[in-house]
Amino acid sequence: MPRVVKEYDERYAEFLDVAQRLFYQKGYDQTSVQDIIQAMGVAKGLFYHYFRSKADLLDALIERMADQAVASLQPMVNDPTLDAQTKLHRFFDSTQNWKLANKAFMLELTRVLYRDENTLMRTKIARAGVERIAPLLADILRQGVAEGVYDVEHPEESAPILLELGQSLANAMVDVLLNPPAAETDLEASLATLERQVRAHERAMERILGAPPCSIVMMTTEQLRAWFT
Amino acid sequence: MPRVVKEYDERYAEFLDVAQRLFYQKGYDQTSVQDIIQAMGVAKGLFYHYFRSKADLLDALIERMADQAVASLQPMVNDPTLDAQTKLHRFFDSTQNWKLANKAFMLELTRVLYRDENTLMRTKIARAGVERIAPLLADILRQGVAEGVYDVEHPEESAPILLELGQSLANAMVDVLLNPPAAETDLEASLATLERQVRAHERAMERILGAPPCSIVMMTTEQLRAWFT
DNA sequence: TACTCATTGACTGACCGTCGGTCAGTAATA
DNA sequence: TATTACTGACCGACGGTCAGTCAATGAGTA
Repeated sequence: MPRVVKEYDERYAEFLDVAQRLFYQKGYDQTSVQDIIQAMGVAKGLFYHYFRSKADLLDALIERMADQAVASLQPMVNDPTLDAQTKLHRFFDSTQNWKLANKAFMLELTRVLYRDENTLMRTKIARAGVERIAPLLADILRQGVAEGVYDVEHPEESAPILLELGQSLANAMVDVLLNPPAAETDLEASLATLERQVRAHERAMERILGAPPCSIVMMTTEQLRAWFT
Repeated sequence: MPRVVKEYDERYAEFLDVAQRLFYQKGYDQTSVQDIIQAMGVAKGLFYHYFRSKADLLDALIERMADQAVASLQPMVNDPTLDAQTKLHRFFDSTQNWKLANKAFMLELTRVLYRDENTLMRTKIARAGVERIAPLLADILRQGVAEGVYDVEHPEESAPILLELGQSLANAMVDVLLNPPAAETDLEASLATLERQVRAHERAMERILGAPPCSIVMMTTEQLRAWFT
């Protein structure tokens, strides 16, 4: 194998890029170190020159993903011209619409991530998401309390609760999405159940925030049905 | 190796018993099929005569654990002499006290289960717990609505939300429990944060239930501090 | 300025132990 | 005799190790 020398940072990023692509395609467990170095055209030892273990690479990758997520939300949260309710609404709506716009990719990714063997990667992503995004959400909550539209005693501690509520709803969606009922009538029944779950989550969130009923829309009926067409 | 023939059910239960003991001691990934058959004094092939894979054994084991958990809660939930508030209080208090009574074992088990390599097992246990126990909790919620002490629009869909809220609090506890601050002052700070998290979860739960503030106690200050002495 | 030469660190690839899983065959039971 | 609980040698793949290669860098010297 020809020897190609690169700078540390460039090589490091290359490992993360290739690993991310392969992990998204095949999952963490199903991607061997052999697969990664083969895709890069380098030798095994080089991998362990940059990472102490395969798990170490996963941690580094998720750290980078979390950084990117925070960076994409930060401007909106800091925008002084928006009120808290608008920010919270965008919080849900923009990510929801982005996912729907990339529906095919998201479905494929979900199918991979929700396999048993990828539980570690899925859990790490979820946890990093909550940990890093909670402070941003807490800012929105505090703003809402100051504006008098929310009533939350512990914004800092309530933010992660709300985010986990959101992930709980996402999990319920994925359950149906990955095991779609065969018959038409069964699908309608599942959609009705899902709709009730969405509403239950919305009511829960409103009450935690001290916001009036039906003031929060995490997902519209149209957005929900759009996933199943 | 001497050949010992047993009946199917007996051997099957023996596999589950030995696997549970080893998984609790060393974790799922760190327990090899070799470890299990060695502890039983049987050959490799026998394992695959009873289970299609190692993952299959884990599923069977967790199924059995969930059955036992439901069976231990069922009588209390069905007791017609108890009101809903009493049932919900026992729901938390009895499990909390049982865990504290078996503190040493629970700490050891937690240290194992919360290792990265055991994420699959931990997640499966949590998920099976929510799925199987949610119907029981939903019964309590419906009873509470009938008694006029709770105000929940969707009891069936709210039950899993409350259970996940409980697990979210448990995770926060474990975070501190497994990474105890070195200095005395740091520990006090962590305990204060933890206390706020407990209160935030209690307030969230009360509001979801439509119950008055401070009517729910998931964990007393004494119970919380008891974990750190 | 041109030439050494030691040091650094990116890089190679053969090798290792362990793992989950297979399968052809054996012995006990009904 | 048919069934089935059971054995154990064997397999390929995996994560990880390590002794050694080689290109670039820069300080010391003529």
